[in-house]
Amino acid sequence: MEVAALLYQIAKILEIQGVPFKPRAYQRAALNVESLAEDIERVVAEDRLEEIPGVGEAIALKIKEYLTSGKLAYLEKLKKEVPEGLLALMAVPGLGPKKAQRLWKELKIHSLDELKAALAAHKVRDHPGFGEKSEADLLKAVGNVAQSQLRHSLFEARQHADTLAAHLRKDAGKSTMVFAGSYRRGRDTVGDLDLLVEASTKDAPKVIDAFTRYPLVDDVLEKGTTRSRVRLKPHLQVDLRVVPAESFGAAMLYFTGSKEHNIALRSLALRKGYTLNEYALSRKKDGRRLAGATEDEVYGNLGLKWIPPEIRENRGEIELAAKGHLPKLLEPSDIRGDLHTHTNESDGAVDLETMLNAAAKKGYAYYGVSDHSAGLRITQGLDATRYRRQRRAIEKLQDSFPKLRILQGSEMEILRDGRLDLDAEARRGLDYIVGAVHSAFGLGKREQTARVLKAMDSGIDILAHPTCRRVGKRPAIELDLEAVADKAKETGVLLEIDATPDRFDLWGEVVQVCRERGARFAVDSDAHSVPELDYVPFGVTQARRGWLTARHVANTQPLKALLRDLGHAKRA
DNA sequence: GCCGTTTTCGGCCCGACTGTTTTCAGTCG
Ligand SMILES: Nc1nc2c(ncn2[C@H]2C[C@H](O)[C@@H](COP(=O)(O)OP(=O)(O)OP(=O)(O)O)O2)c(=O)[nH]1
Ligand SMILES: [Mg+2]
Ligand SMILES: [Mg+2]
Ligand SMILES: [Zn+2]
Repeated sequence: MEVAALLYQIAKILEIQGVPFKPRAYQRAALNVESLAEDIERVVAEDRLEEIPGVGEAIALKIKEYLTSGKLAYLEKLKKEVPEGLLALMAVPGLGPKKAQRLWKELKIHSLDELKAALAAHKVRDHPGFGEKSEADLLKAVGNVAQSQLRHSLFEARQHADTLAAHLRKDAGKSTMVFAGSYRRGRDTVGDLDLLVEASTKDAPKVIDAFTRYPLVDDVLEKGTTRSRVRLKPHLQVDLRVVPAESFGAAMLYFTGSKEHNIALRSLALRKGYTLNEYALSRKKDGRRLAGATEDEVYGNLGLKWIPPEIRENRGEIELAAKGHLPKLLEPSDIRGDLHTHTNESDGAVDLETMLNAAAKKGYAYYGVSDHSAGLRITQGLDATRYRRQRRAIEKLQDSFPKLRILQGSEMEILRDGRLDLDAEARRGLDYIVGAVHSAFGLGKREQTARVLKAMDSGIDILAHPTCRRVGKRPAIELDLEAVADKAKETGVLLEIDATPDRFDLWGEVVQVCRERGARFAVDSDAHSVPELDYVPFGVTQARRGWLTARHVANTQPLKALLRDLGHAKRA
């Protein structure tokens, strides 16, 4: 287990046990260990553990114990105090640490099945502190535990967001609304939708009524005067918050999060003699309002530059914003071309010319077509002969696109043993090569990593969708990403941020790790049709979550500079 | 358990909603 995971586990157990303050201390240490650029072993060796924010004497000792012995007595002890069955109970929405523990101790309910049985026998209803409504709510919740924990793809969430917003505009006549939460922060998946609507206190009930009237609402979990929570038909939870205009900025901050970012901001406010909530930043001594209408104003009064939502995770962004040293994050307009696209030569929907017309409209300076190689049979991948034929077609088409340089690539199979699909001569005939794993996903970590590293040493230019995960469908392959990032730095192979929403591969968190190890990146659509070319900005969002600037991303460069990053096969 | 634009000890984010409660604890955001 990683050290960070170990610390998170301690935090969680202490939280369940109701221990005050320590959970936050472990949480903070875990977050900072997790976002450490260097190897923790090295930090230990150089006795610099306590330089990590949130790590003091006690946690440093525990990290050392774990790294030297592979075990941590403290965690072993804690784990014994919190059995698995209790954690299962707490996964039921509505059951927190207190109630779960009471069911466990007082009613001897030790599993979800036992909870179902106890509910059926009305034992819970008749227990002090519980009642009719608790029984009914738990009965509903206990059947949906797995679904309520599912995270949703960005696409699914976005469709619901759009139709819900349209409904509210019509039914409540409101126009200022923002989907906040993890959605606004650009996470690759979202646990729920968090919708913020601006309305006067007088109008708030109208908005909330319209919200709960939304036809897709399956269950109203909560309905008050400023807030409501519902569950939609395909088990997506939506949280609504309504605030007046003068608080909209403070509320955006609150509702966008992350929770850790919020807590850090509020702590900073306290240290400066202020207090921050979702209504305003105010002076502590006399309650005088300082800011609240806009985010910028709240950050400003805290002595901070405005922080982009994508990096609001309390991973050092607040300290940088205080010094005015935030990175200038990648923007969609920085992208000068797409390097991973398909046509109907392999598994794309339309021909190259159609794709090129769309790319030209985007104002791209270059466009890479990277149809699959023959090894991926189900896509009718190309062999050397067909790539040569495609090249001649490109040469003809190029005249019709004077401002758009067409590059011929190949999404080339990385075979099980790490060799590439086409021979060296065929590879030299291409402008660039996108290496990709589409087979033997089940290899163990050592073998899988060796396979990918070997390919990276064999003249590929971009490593496509490095982890091969499909959100909600297929887990990531077992890959030592740190080793891959180190290899990327050594060879100049670019790591891809594949912007297709069920891939997002790499995604923000791992982009961050790879960037810190010195890798560079390419943000590509992996489009198989014209509309999919529009995916690129989603990839940019993942890049921003990894703190990338334009200089980390090869396809922000003008053509000439880009070409120096491609063509490893020709130089080999 | 950590830490310092007031502190090396005293504080640690802050609020909405609900059920069961006779005054607020628990859960969630
Ligand atoms: N100050 C404060 N804000 C919180 C707390 N919990 C949640 N929030 C804020 C920040 C969150 O981003 C926002 C929405 O809460 P969610 O539970 O929906 O989390 P979020 O959207 O970040 O992640 P998700 O993908 O939904 O799991 O509410 C808290 O304990 N304190
Ligand atoms: Mg959320
Ligand atoms: Mg939420
Ligand atoms: Zn592809």
